[in-house]
This record gives sequence, structure tokens and C-alpha cells, in this order.
Amino acid sequence: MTSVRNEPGLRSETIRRANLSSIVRELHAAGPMSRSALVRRTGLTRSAIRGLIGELVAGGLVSERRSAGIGTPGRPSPLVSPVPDGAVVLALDIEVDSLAAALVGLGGEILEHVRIDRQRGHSSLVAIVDDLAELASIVRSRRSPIRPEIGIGVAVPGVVRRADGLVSMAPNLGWTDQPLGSRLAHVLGDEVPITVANEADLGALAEVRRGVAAGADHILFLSGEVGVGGGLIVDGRPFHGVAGYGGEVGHMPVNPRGEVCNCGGVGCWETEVGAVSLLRRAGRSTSGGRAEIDALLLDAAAGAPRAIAALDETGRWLGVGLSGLINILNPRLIVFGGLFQRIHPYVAAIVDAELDRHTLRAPRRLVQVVAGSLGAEAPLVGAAELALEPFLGDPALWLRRPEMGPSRNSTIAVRRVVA
Amino acid sequence: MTSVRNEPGLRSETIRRANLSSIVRELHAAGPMSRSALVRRTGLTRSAIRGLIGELVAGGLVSERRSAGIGTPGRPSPLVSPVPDGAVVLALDIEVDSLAAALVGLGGEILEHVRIDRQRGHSSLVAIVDDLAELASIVRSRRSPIRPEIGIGVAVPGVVRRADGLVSMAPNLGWTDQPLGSRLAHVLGDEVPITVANEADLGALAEVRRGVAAGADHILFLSGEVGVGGGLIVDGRPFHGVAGYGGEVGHMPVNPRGEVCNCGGVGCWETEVGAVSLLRRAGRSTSGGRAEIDALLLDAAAGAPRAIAALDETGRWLGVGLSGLINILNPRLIVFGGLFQRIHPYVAAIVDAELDRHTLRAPRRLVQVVAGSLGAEAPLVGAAELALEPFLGDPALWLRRPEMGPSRNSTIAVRRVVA
DNA sequence: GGTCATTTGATCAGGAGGAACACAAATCCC
DNA sequence: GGGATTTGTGTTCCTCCTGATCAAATGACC
Repeated sequence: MTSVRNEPGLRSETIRRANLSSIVRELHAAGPMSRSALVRRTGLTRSAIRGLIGELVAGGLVSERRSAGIGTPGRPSPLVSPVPDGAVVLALDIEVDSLAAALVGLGGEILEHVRIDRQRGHSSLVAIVDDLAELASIVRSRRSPIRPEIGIGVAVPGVVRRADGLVSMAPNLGWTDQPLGSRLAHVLGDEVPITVANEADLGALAEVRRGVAAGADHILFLSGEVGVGGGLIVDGRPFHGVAGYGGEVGHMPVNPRGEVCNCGGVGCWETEVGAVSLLRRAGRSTSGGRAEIDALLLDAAAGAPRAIAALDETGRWLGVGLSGLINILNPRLIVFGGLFQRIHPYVAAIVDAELDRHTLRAPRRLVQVVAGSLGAEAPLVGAAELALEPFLGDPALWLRRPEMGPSRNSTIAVRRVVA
Repeated sequence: MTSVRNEPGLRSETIRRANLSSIVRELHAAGPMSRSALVRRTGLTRSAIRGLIGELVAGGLVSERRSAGIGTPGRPSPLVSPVPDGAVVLALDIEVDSLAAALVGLGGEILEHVRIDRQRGHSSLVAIVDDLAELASIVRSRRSPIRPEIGIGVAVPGVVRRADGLVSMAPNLGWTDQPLGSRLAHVLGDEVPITVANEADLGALAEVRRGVAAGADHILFLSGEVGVGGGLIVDGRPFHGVAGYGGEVGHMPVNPRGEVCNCGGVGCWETEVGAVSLLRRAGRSTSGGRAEIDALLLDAAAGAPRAIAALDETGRWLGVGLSGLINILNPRLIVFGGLFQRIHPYVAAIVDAELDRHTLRAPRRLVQVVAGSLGAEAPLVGAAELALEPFLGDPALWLRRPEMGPSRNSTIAVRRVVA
């Protein structure tokens, strides 16, 4: 704020960029809509919208077609649609037990999608990078002609430095300080920007753009299997602290007499609410992964007391930790993703009860806990949204400038004559 | 984002507003500087700066004078200074043991200031509002001619709803759901906007604008005496969740076997790090307030084992709780205010050691814990900054528009003749 | 003390961009 | 089929910044 900027000051062009951005964002978020709807939603005049849409159509980012005239009087407004091919991104997702790649277009349409199972446990960086490259080439080859992506987004279950995609810590992969971003750039080509982010951060973005949290401006997304991650949307924008490390709610200390955590600490929240403690409480194998949890939920549904008790206990700790988070963050919505989405029906009541006990009244009244709607694909969807973000923020950068402006006066004479 | 806006779209005028804002913000934050420095810092051209400064000078918000030519070759650039009288706000501060009022001008200059002691303990809303009105009239009367303030900011040790200044909970005042904002508007006049906020939120704002955290973009300010409050600056802007309730870090659960808290919960952080627990650990009266803490610190400085042990224990819990907050928020700086600023020298080492133990490595490396620099006046300074904010964001609203534009062509002929 | 390089202010033309207005087109309703 | 209504089209106007050019004020150097 008080230092020398390298960016120039605001000028006319800035306005055009911002207005183009707001149009593209509307279409990306809400899908096709009439031109007049865009006028209402952006606050711009018909003239301005006309010019901007014209530029977007010329640039191939948007298409107009006659709307099916329905109901209202007045001249029908053409329907403006985002063109999926106008801006395509590659989304990659590294999960504990799978890898995925997808091509996603403007508007959020998933054009291609592949997911393969992965052995749980530790894997080397190169092995995973190679697998991702393979998946990338599969989805790319399915789509031709191949227009290069405008960005690549990657979801990782670990702590990530945004600047360069260094994975500082990913216990479930056995990674410490692994340069995922630069390795991927090496393999996938470095002409396209690659952004790596934590899967919970991306889950939050996904749910706020395309899921239950659509349009909310303050949400906390909770995700994880073994580890517990949090993703935060603040004022409509992803929050990630100074270097991208924010949101590690799993390592909030909640129980000084608790167990030792992966991170070296004691009594971290994830030792109380993670999959391992849930399985242990239910007397099940803690190495069984997703299937074991599914079995536990079946038991609970059938009324097995031990399964129910385990879920209750996990729910209580969920409520305790969430109370702290709500007091700190005052969100509108808490979205359960990953493991928590699956156990949500079994713990919702107890979580709510705990929130009533431990949360300050004022923020408690405003918050709601809901299950996510995107399931296991949330991080992948979020990765796509992340990769699209620079484009959405300034679509003008991807518009080819016309060589010359349209000849403005050519039609005037004609019209005058006609009139 | 996807709803109908009432604001119009961006237009030329928007740019001028934003550029005026960035000039005024620079001057407010960094003080007087040469016109050419403004060119560098805003990225605007000399021409643009000239026009904008001209408008600000005409509006009385800024003044130019010849700079003391020092050192550099080239034509000297005039020094541009914010005019304190150009925008004056009234800042009010309700503390546990005192009340204060100040008039603060553009640039942060404190023009007038009064603080009076207050009986610790519960007070009615009307009593405090009356006292504040009295203080306000004192500072106003000292300054003549009275130009009306452009805003009023109020700091409160409690949970505040931003929209209307309702104090949802302020245990130290004995308040629940007290309409402070509207009562103040009633007494002080409702033509000036009144903004009420939590004292820790304002402390954060104060330290980031005028204190040790100057220019930092992600900070956590920790404050409090009995209760513990947190103020958060995210991306350079105050964070306050959905309704302004954010930042209540004091009620983060850290010890399920801990004590019952004011809020009704158990084992809240403030039951472990607040003044009461510190005094109790040291075997001192918990009702003595500030003086009792001072005596404790004297003891510790003199080497009294029990005082030192009490501070150590508090320091340990500080470290534990801060670890969680750092993992969640990934801030650049943690600023100790209020009680914590005073005990900072005694607990800094132990806090750092606990952070090393409990915080994830990556965010740990980036964070620093420092004592605040504004002491007891931090909330008051922050209240002033808060009240100035609408003005800084759009100074054009306070500029009287000239009746007619300057006659552009009057001097051209002359210059042509001369040339 | 004079000359020159350097930096910055002053002035003005030009271009970009949206707003406002007038008009035309397309639809619904009666 | 006529009128009301809504919305696209085209043009003019206004605002605001940039860029080029010239003038002014200073330090450095001989």
C-alpha cells in the first residue's frame, strides 16, 4: 500500500477489463442468460453491454442466439452463452486413493474426465507426476483439435506453497518439501501457468462456485480422510494467508491430553475427528480406507451401538472444534466434504447440539452446517475453477485484438436512406 | 456475484474515484511526500497526478508547498501534505477501566484527546453513552470553528454486529444485546455515520496503519484484559466475517478439562491466558485490575519464582492457542496488544518455544510475534481509522464539485503568441 | 559563475470507454 | 390489427487518462 507499485494506475482500459470480467464471471457462474439480464446484473447500460458482448463474441468466448421467446412482452433479448471451448483448463487431482484429470471449459462444463485408483500409502513425486502426465495426455487426446489450455490447476492433500507449488508436507503421500509445481511444469510444459493448492481450499472454491454454497461469501469447507483440512472463502474470495498455508484447521490444538499427531504436536483436532480415530472408536481396522468407513456407516444405519457411539464421539469433537472456528471466523456456512460429507447424516444432530453449547450466541445464530454436494470430485472441480481464475479476472488477456476497429460509418447512409 | 446489483457498472468516474482514493491513502498512510513520489507510488502519469492533486487542493484535503530542495538534481517537486482539517473524525473508546474520545484528522494526527477513568464492572448503556457524549462535547469544544466530523468510530470490548452497532455480548460491561450504535446516533446526531467495532479488531487496524505492523497484509492482533479478543487483517483489509462477529479467538476450545468460561463453554482459550488465570496462578487477587498485573510483573522482574512460573504457564497456553491460529490463518505477524503487550517481554521466549513445538513448520517459519507499539490507545486509534475508511475509499464524495469546469482555451492564444 | 544534464511541472491533443438519447424492431395483449 | 412494452442499434457527448512537447528549477562540473 505504501510501497512503489509496478502496475500502472487505473485508466480507461482498466474499466473495460473489469467490465468484461464481470460479464464473463456472470456467465461462468450462472450459465446462459439474456443480454438484458446481463444489463440488470452488471449495472451497465445496454450500449456498454452491446459493445462488450460484441468483443467477447468476436473473441470466441461467448455466443449469442435467439432466445426461445417465452411469456414476456417486448423485443426478445438474445441468449448469451459461454462457449466452453473458449477457455479450457486442465484440472488434476491427487487423492489418497486415486488420481484424476479433467478438461473443464468456461461455464464449468466438464469436457473430459478420467480417474484411476491408486495404492494407498507413500509414493514418490516422480511416480505421481508421471501418472498425472499420462492422465493428462488421455483427456487431451480425447479432445481434438487440441486447443491449448489456458491454465492447469492441481489439488493435493497437503500443505502447499502457492507461489511455486512446493508441497511442504503431505503425510498421506509421505512427502516433505516436494517441488510438485516445478516437476509438473517440466513434464506438462511451462508455457501454461500451473497452480497447485490444497484439496480443502479447492473443495471450498468448488462448493462456492458450483455446489451447495453457491453465492455465499463466507464459508468454511471441511474435508479430509486421514488428515483434516479446511478451506476458507472470505468475502467471496479464497483465503490462504501469507504463503498459501492457511486453512490447516486439522492442527488446531483441542485436547492437551490427546494423542500425538502426524505433525508432531499433541491433541490436534484431526486426531479426534479424523478417519483413524473414528475407526478405532468403532473397533475397526484403521488401515482399511474408504471401504472400512462404508462398512461402519452401514453398521450405524443398522443400529449397531458401537458404530453409533463412535460416530457420536466424533460428532462431539467435530462440534467442539467447529465452535472455535465459528467464533474465530464467523462464517455463513460450514460445508462438510470428503469423509465428513459421508458421515454428515449420522453426526449432524450431535454437531448442532455441540455448537449450541460451545459457540457464542451471535455467530451461532448465523451459521449453518450442511453436507457438500460435489462429493469426491470437489477438489477436481475446485482445481479447474482455480486455473480459470486468472482468465475470469481479466478475460481481455485472452481476446485477440481485431486488426482494425469495425468501420463505423458504413451502414449509416443505408439506414438513412431507408428511413 | 450472481445477483442483481444496484450499483451501476464501472465507468470513467469510477477510475477517478479510485485514483483519488489511492493518492489520499498514500498521504494518509505515509505522510507528506513529493508529487513525484506520488507518481512513482501510484503508477499514474505526471499529468494525471497534477489533475488529481489540483482537485484535492481545491477541495481543501491536501496542500502543496515548495519542498526544501535536498540533494537531487532536477526541478524540485513540491511537497504534498494531507490537511488534517480536511477530514476529521470522532473516535470513541470504551475500555474496561476508562473511556476516551479523540478528534483525529486526515493523516492520522490526533487533534484533541481526552481519557477518563471508569469504575471497573458493570455499567448501564445509557450511563456510558452519556459519558461518551460528554467527552465528545469536550474535544469538540476545544476545537473551533467546529467543522462537522465526517464519521464516528467506536471501540467496544465485546462482540459487535457491524451493521447497526448492536453489542451482542460484553461481559466486562455486563451487556447483552445493547443497541450502542443507535443510542449513540440518538445522542450525537444521526447525520454522521457511526461505526461500532470490537476493540481487538480496531487494535489490529491501528497497528497495521500506524504501528509495528505497518504495511503488513496478514496479521493477527491479540488483545484483552479479562477477555481475550483477536483482530485480523487479511490481505490488508480488516476481516470480520459475516456480521462482524469474527475474531473471537478467546473462545477457541483448547482444554476440555479446563474451567467454565464467561461464555458458558468449557476450556476456552481465555480461561487459560486471560488476566484472571494469570493472577490466580500467581496467587494474587483477581479483582485488582491493571495495578495487580503491574505488581505481578514487578515481582517477576525481581525474580519471584511464583510470578515467573505463572507467566510461564500463561506463556505456554498462549503458545498452544497461537499455534492453532497460525495453522488456520497463516499470518505474517502476530501483534500482542493490551495485557499481552505488557507481559510480552516475560513470555516471548516461551511462546516462541511452544510455537516451535505445535505449529506446522511451513507457516511457523513465516510468522513473527511482536509487541504492539500503540499500547492502550490502540483501540482509539483504530476507531479513528475505521471512521476514516469510507472517506479514504472514496474521497470524491467529500469534494465540492466546482460549478463549471475551468475555461480550457483561455490561455492557449497567449502561449502561442509568446512562442 | 556559466554551462549542461537531469528531473519535474505545465499544457494540450488524442484516444478509450461508458452514458444518454433517439429510434427501430420484436414481442404480448386486447 | 393496433398499442404498450421491452430491448437492440446507432450516434453524440462527457469524463478521464496517456503521451508528447516545452519550460522551469536544480545539481554537477569545469
